[in-house]
Formats: sequence, structure tokens, C-alpha cells
Amino acid sequence: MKTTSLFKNVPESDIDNLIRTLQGRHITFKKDMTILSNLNNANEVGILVSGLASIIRIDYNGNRTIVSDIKKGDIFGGCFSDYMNEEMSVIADDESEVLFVEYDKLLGSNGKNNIYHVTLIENMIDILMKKINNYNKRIEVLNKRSIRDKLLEFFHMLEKEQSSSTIHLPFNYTVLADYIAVDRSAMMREIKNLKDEEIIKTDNRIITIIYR
Amino acid sequence: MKTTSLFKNVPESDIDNLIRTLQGRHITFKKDMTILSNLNNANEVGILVSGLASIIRIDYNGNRTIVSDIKKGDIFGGCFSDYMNEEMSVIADDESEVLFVEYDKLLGSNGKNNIYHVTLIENMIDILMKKINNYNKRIEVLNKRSIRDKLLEFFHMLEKEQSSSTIHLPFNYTVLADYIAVDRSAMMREIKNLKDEEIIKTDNRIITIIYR
DNA sequence: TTAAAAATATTGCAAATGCAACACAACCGT
DNA sequence: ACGGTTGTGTTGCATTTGCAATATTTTTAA
Repeated sequence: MKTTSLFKNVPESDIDNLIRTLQGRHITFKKDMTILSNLNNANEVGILVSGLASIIRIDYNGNRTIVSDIKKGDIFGGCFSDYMNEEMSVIADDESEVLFVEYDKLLGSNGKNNIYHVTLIENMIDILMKKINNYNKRIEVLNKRSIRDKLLEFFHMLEKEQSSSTIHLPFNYTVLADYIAVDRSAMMREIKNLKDEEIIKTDNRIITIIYR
Repeated sequence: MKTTSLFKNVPESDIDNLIRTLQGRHITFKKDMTILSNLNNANEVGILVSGLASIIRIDYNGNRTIVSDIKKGDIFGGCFSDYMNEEMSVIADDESEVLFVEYDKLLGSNGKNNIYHVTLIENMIDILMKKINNYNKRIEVLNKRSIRDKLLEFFHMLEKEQSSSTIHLPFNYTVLADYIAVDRSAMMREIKNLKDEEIIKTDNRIITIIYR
């Protein structure tokens, strides 16, 4: 989801100009500064123009989780957010400039006099498509009714992606449990079952699916 | 997801020309004709140019379900599909023309000499964003760990959308159970519990959330 | 280096869930 | 008006799951 920058294929020297045509609010965050912006409900998105930042999710209990790291050219907020219902904060890891732009202006006629506006939009599509692919995969997993089936579905997807029946997990077990939306201890138990039944073998986060 | 046509804001008279610049494969389906095209894996999408069609999902058991109706200007396949892992068929409900276009050509330079190419792309973004919003909502529901929480999350979302604590379900209970990915009878049981505990009232597919 | 925090692993138990089966109502096309 | 299909409502039962608690290992940060 973060492989494509919004500014891909826009020459470095033209980015400033392009940003100017978008007519957004320019805000500079100092290091460790926290700005709570209700990005999900607003009809604007943030674009990291320079620096480095993290998006923090604050759930109803007040627990904070780092949702993602943001780097130059990354876009966040609105439909680019992953947890629509939770409150989000942007925390600058460095001095960072963020441009807040309204959707309409991102798409609309404002930018059309800039030759890279089309490029910008194509990049956006690219980002959106990748996001949709990720969502599709996750839903495919969440659609399964048992922990076992969720795990196997997920493993099989990784098998395909990594072109090997020995796969390595893209995140740790705690996060995996969140991803498939089940209790972690119950998940561990099921993984143990799969091992006992010799359906998988595990070595840390490397998992081998056994066929016979 | 189907509110926005790909050809929104393109004058009727220019659509043909626009389609031509996309350089896709043009295929005409006769009524009731079934064309199995592995749209999900292919790097192309289908656009219904004229007529009326349905997308049918065929699951691993051979069961057929109508996934969606498609009308003029609708786009399907690839990241526009809802069930990535299942096989899909297109069934023409009328004589229908479908244009199969590669992603690259949809986005790329081929169409750039057409003044409506930008409009096309903006419409695409619109479609993608709506899709992402739908996915976000569904994931929010699927993320809950109990049937009760899934139901309540879903109801609360409808409450917000319909601006009323009396909501009506957008689909029937069988489909709802699929949507929240639980066993239907278990869901019915839980709905009954919610009624017994006077957390909700129901009248067919009209549900009232009770606050006290 | 060391202390604190996060991740892994395991278990008992109560509660929730899926499954299978069935009855009945509503709807549809002929 | 009919029979067939689809949706609703319900139940018993075995199994799965979440929850809470606790121990151990690994990672992180001061």
C-alpha cells in the first residue's frame, strides 16, 4: 500500500509547483508534535510533503497503536485510512510538512492546468487499487467461519504470493490474530492443532504447508 | 457502488469515440449467453457498453449466486470484483456489448488524446473510493469477535447512514448472515436475544435500536 | 547492561457458535 | 391454483471460541 508514492513519475523539480496548484492548507509539524485531526470524517486528505510521520490509532479505551509510517508523497486520511471508525492522530517523527487538500481539489479542475495533474490522478488510482486488493484479501480471510479456515486461507494466499509452500509471515502472531480478527490464544491453540495434525510445520514465523 | 457510471459527465455523443480510443476487445453477448472469463486474474476489466447483464459467482461447490446486475457504463472484473477468489461468469440478460480493456490502456497514454480521458479516470476514482468505503464498513463489522457485536456495529452504521434509530435493512436476513460471515441460525438466535433483552425491536426488516 | 515492555506459549472453563434438521411462510412462475 | 423455490424461525448438541490468568522468552529503550 505504500509502494506507490502519490508523486511517482513527477519530476522532483515539478512537485512544488504541482502542490501549489492543489491549493491546500500547509501545516508544518515539529518533531513529536501531535495533531489530532479528524481526518476520517473530513472531506480532505493529508499528503506528506516532507519529513517523516506516523499515524496513531486511538481506540475507545485510549490505547494507542501505530497504524503506519508515512513518508514523503504518502497520502492518508479519508478513504486512504484503514480504520475508519477510530480516532487518528498524526505524529511527526521529524519536522514534517503536511498538505491538507480537499478531495474535490485533488480531483477537480484546480489542478488541470498543471501537466502532472493526470499523473497525480493515475498514481491515486494505483494506490486505491492496491488498497482494494489488500481489502479483498482480508475480507476473503474474514469471511471464513472458523479460525482454522481463516488461517489456512491466509496461508494459501501467502503461498501464492510467495510462490512457495514455505512461507514467511508478513507480521507477528499478535498482529496476525488481529488481522484475522480472533483471540490470540485461540489462534495459537489452532496453530498448535494444525502442527499436531501435521498440516503445517512452523519455525518461528516461517511456516510450511504440508501436502501428501 | 453502482451509483456512478464510468461514463458520467461524458456526453452521450462522445462515448463511442472515447471507447474507440481505449482499444479493447469488443464482444457481443446474445441474451442468456454465458461467457466464462477469468476476469479476476486477468489484467483487464470489462465495461458494459450496451445492454444488461448479471455477474454470477460460482463457488467451489458449483453453487451459483447473482453477485450484481450490470448496466450501461458499469465496470467489472479485476479490482472491481467483489469475490476475488471465486470464478465469475457474465450472463447477458439482454443482447449486450462488453468492452474488455487492459488496465494499462484504461489509465495509460492511449486515451490521452481524448479530452474525456480525464473524466473517465476521475469517474474511476469515484467508483474505487465508493468501493473502498464499502469495504471499510464491512471490515469494521467483520472485525468484531461476536455475532452480537457484529450486528450492533452494523446496525449503528445504518443508524448513522439513515439518520434514525429506526433503520431498515438493505438486504434480507440470509444475505445479512453472509455479510457478517456467520451462521444464519446463530444470527437469528442472537437477534432474538437482542429482542428479549430489549436492546432492539424488529418488525420484519425494520429494526429499532432502543436507548434508555 | 539492565529493567521494562512486548510477544509467545499454554490452560481451564464458561459461553458462543456452527451444524443439521425441521416446520412454516412468502413469493414466483406457469 | 399449484408446486417449487427461497426466506424465516427455532432447537439440540457437539465443538469452537473467547476470556482470564499466568509463565516464559524476546525485544526495546534508557
